[in-house]
Amino acid sequence: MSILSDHIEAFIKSMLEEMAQVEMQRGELARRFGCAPSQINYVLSTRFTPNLGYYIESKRGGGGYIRIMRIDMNKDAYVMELVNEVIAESLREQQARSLIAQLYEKRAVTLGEARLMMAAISDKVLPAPQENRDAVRAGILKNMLLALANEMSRKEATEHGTM
Amino acid sequence: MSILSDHIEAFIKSMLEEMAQVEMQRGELARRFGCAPSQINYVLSTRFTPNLGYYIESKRGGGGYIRIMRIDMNKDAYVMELVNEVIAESLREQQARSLIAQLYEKRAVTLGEARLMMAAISDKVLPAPQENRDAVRAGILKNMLLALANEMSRKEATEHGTM
DNA sequence: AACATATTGACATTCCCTGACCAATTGGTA
DNA sequence: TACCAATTGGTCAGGGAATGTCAATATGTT
Repeated sequence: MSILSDHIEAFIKSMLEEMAQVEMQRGELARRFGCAPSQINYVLSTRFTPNLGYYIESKRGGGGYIRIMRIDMNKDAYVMELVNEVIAESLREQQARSLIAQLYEKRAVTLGEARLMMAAISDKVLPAPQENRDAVRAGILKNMLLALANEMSRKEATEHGTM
Repeated sequence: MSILSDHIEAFIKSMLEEMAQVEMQRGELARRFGCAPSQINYVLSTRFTPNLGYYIESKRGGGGYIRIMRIDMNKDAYVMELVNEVIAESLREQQARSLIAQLYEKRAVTLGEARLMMAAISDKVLPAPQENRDAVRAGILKNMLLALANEMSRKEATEHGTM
């Protein structure tokens, strides 16, 4: 049930684990996955954005290429940049989830902490406008506790398990 | 007797007896039972609620899915009691804080996790009624990140330090 | 009858993927 | 130099595929 974009993303990230920088041709990658070249752009623009810690250069024409660079920062700096620069006044759930996943991949948070954060920002627990603060908070905390309990109940799973 | 919902419920629960986590597609399940897809949502929202010990995630679009997780009610009895009994529909900030503090003292959560929870439920980040969901979420996440950064920046402090 | 529960269907939202068209770079040729 | 053809990547609108929401309706219970 996994999706083409996930495969492409995983492929690129596996290369980025060995090198901090990967260079390739869009068409070549598209042929490897049997998809339209623009699909590559879609993956890059949704999963390898600057906000997520990647930097991309490219060149057209003969000998053209796409270069994907992983930006490594120390954890404190990364977190502070997220707080100060990346997270705007408004943040949609999917963006938030990607950010948290990145924090986890960079080992800036533990699995348990990432789960808590996911739980706290889920649309499920956020208020219809008229609800009062206390009700909202109860929902958030319940959701966080459940996320944590769920993690504990499968503690024997893979150490660096998926989220 | 209204059978359909009961059948769907039983079907899901039978799967959950073998795995602690089940992933499926809403439309597929609806076809299997010959009902409207939204019927699945009804069953999930009435019979697989957090209070009953279930945690649900989902994703839309191509490759979308619904993931239903069962929480081990025995192992996590304390957490479930909190969710079901202690935390009412409404919870004021001070009550929430002492609850989290207790979790930490019982070593049910790490210091980092407790900080995150405190951050998520703080009055500071909860909405004035008219703000929209995204803005609320941004505030929550920022606050959690700050709590985390603050914890990291004094990593050398006492192991079981004060909150 | 009145109330609670169940079910449907229309519509909204989100994510994925493609194809047509556009832009830039290179190399060749007059 | 001027121009053209070939070769790359970029962008965007649109359609398809999946879940979410909600009001209306049907069904069951007391």
